[in-house]
Amino acid sequence: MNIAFFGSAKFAVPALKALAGLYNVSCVVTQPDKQKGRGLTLEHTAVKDQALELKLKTYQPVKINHAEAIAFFKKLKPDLFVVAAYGQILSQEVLDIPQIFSLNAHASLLPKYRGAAPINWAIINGDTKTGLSIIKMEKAMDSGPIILQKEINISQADTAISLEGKLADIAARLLLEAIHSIEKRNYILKPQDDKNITFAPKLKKEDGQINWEKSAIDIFNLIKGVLPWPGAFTYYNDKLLKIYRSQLARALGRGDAGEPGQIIQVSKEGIIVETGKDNLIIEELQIEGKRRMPAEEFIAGHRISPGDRLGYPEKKIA
RNA sequence: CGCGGGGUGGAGCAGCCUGGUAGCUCGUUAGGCUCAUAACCUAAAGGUCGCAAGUUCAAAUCUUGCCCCCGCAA
Repeated sequence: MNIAFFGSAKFAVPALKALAGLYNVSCVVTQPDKQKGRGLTLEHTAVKDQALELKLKTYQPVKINHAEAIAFFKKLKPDLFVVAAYGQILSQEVLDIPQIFSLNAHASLLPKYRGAAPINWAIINGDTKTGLSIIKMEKAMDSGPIILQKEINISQADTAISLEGKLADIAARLLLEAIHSIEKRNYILKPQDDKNITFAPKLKKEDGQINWEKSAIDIFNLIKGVLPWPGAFTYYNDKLLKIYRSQLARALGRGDAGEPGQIIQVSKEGIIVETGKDNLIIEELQIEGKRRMPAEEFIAGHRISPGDRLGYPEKKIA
């Protein structure tokens, strides 16, 4: 079985590793290296790192659907394309190249959460279960018939990072299972139920901004759901304040608690903030220019006290 | 050369502009208070102020070079 693997993000790494052990992965397709980070140094994707380690051939087209890339793939004469968190949408022409078809591992219970960020949105929305789907790819994004699907529970302690890790491992297992069944021509293509389609669009920076008018539980879920990027953020003294970990508090001192976004108590457990409904304890945070730290340490060095506000910066963009 | 913040006892910070015996909150240790405590009170220990060179009577503080950490942007 001659497989071309398409992936970029960390989510795809376990799958690549698993496939490379059993099949002939003739090419690993991943996003081009980009200037990233401080000083704009050139960095490549998690999948490329893994591919290099496995000594697999890599290919990094800027535009996957261009003639040049298509010619490249045709020469490979692949049996199967396997796509996971790749980052570009494959045209029908590309999808038709492999002898059999193209497979995709998607981190949701399709047709729910089609799109780029299914894991994040499942947590942001406070879902208690999600899953992984292996589908035969069709032109419309994440729309193809389902070959395998596995459901898992989301615990209250799960963040987008921990959940991604779990689902990435499941993706690797289910892909092997799916390919195995394809080899034996023993699989069923189950069309998605069009009535239940929802979407999980790629996160934007602003999706991480905390609206303190919302309920504590919503903010709690947001904080877990937008990791590792963009991260939940607010502003304190005109400085960007990222919140990495929080906990729900039972409502305290309801009467005079204050406005949403106002700090109502500072203690060892953390910074307790009023929200639209109930209170939230900030346990781990990071202020602009500083490293990430527990709230207790932050409190030790900053004069933060009840009544201070979190929210929007005073300064306006000119 | 993308923009910016920072490296000060174990942790987080102030002091630097306007050089002159190193401070705050917390932690640690000992003692006290208390039925009791992670609470409170008292005391103590603990610092080559990132590294190097320079200016100066004198440098955490001014100048130059280097190392390291972080935010934004992507």
